[in-house]
Amino acid sequence: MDIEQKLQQAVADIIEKLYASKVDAKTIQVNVTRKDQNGDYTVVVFPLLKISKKAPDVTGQEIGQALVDNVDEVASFEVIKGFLNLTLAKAYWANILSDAASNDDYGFRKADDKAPLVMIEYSSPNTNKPLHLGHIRNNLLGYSLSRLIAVNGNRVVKTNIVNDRGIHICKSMLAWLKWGEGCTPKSRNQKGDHLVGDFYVKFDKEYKAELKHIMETDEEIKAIVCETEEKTEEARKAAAEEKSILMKEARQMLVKWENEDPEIRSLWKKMNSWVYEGFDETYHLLGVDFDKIYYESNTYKEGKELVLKGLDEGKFYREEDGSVWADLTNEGLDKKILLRKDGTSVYMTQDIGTAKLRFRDYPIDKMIYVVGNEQNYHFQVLSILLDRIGFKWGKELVHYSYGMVELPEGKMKSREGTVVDADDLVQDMIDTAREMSKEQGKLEGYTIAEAENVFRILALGALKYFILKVDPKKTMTFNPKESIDFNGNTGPFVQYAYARIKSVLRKASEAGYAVPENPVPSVLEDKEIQLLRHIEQFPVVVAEAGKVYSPALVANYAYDLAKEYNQFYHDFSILKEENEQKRGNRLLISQTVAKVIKNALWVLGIEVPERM
RNA sequence: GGCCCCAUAGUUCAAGGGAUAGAACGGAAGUUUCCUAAACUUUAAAUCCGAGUUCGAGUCUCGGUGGAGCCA
Repeated sequence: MDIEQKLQQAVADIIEKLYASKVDAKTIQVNVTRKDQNGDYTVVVFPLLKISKKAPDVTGQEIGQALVDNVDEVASFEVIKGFLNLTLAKAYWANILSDAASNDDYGFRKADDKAPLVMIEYSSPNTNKPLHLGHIRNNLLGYSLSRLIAVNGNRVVKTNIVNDRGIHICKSMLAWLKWGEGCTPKSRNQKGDHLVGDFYVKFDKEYKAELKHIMETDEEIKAIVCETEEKTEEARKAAAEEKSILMKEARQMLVKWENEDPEIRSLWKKMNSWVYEGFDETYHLLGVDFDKIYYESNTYKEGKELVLKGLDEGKFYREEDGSVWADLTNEGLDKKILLRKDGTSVYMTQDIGTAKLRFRDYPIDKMIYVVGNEQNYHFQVLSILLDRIGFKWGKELVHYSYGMVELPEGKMKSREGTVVDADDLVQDMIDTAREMSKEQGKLEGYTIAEAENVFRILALGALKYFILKVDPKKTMTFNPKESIDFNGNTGPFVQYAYARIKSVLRKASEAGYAVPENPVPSVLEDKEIQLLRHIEQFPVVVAEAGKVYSPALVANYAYDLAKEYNQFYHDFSILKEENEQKRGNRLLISQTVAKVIKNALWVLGIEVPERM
């Protein structure tokens, strides 16, 4: 039982004794005391006035006195404006410190074999383009979430679904065949995902040129006239699309692919393997990984089967043109297409198939999809469909929805051609870190490899922290320059605080000062207890963050702690302290703060440098 | 047209229905016998509008306004 619950129970008991009225301990409001007030925990007395039938001050006094008398941990109290502020005994804080200091996994709850199994899907790339800034938010959130859920006592399977089939892949293949001249990532000295992405763009460019040409030369199309100019343009474009040879060839290729034409399949495999090599490099750079990867080329047929089975059972219906639909109007939603008139599957169908395979492969208790909020509707529908097909977990699936990432210069949307490439962005960040460090003249005496590793840690720490500190559901603005600043609410600031503590501990060790195993309670000072209050909150924050799936909570916590420590260190000079007991306490607190920072950043997937 | 999300200092972000709405960057003023000045101190500055629920609303409800997204 933690102290909060203990206080709740104690207050409930006191109320029963004083006012002869039973209250549920859980309804007693116990908060961490505001920073600007004296005390550690605060009982809100307003809700209790109906029971005590006395003024707030009087009620607070009575309960406060009883707490001091009956609860060992409560040393003193103070009632201010209806808030009962409790100050805990130094011995209590000394215990907290001892516990935290002796436990390397402080704040984490380990999972055993029987713990719930949670599957997290994230990343979900298309094989026709490289990862971009939006994927970065996705990957970082997914990876951090997996750790957050793991340290809350769950088993986790990280999974990735690769969209490796469909017309878009055929476009890349076609372009490569037509204009690639047999080039490879090696021959072009280019990452495979970028190469394939370039050919996708090439197709689009040629296609647009073709449409323009058709619209300018085709007499039939020129004859189309609608009531407004806009509509005319639209109709002509649609007609031109029908006449496009390029698009026709791409469609033919897709049919060949579905019919498992050996030549097309082998080209598809070759180009996809280039892409995967490129992705792996990016994932490695970002420091994310997966336990199991699914490919839509393997799952779409399963989905089709399930849909057709549902059709037989009357759960779906067929339109006159042969397409298959789900009617969701009684759920307050629309009708949703599941199979096109040519029998090909849509995303929804594939997701149904993927879900089936996953639950066949793992005894999953919970499924979390990390996917952008533009797909909110999709997952609403998926949940209902899975439920309707008869998967009981369908209703409980979690769509971990996050907002778009924008840049200070403006929106990043692929159709405007301002996509920020993930690899380029990370490389820029590393370059910036290197330049800044050189300017500051730091890292002297490091080998090049050691220094480069620090630059990488800093650059990724900056990127990860900046993105993860924001509430996922909100649209956010990523500012690369700000993110890598050593001042402010940034990753490097927190990393730097850690490195400084390490530096202090090294100096202490050089001076022959040992870090004690346990603190001396009697010489704990107010400022130190303030830090211990932060340390005490870490397990609470991690648990709460796990409950609401919020790496942001952990990120902001880490920053607060680092900042608090900086202030602490400025008020006290640890190494110059003459009193051995006080110095011991401070060294132990410093060491523990470093550990808590490290653990918090670990949850976020951020590394810490021992020196920087 | 229907559905969903968002709205807090100049800017980027915080705030489990609780006290005087916190930080950071930027602005203004300062601090160097002590740690890595990549630090610290002080200061000015905000809840989109209007109702409602509540002892108490940035937070919950309803109605506007503005922005983003999805479905046709």
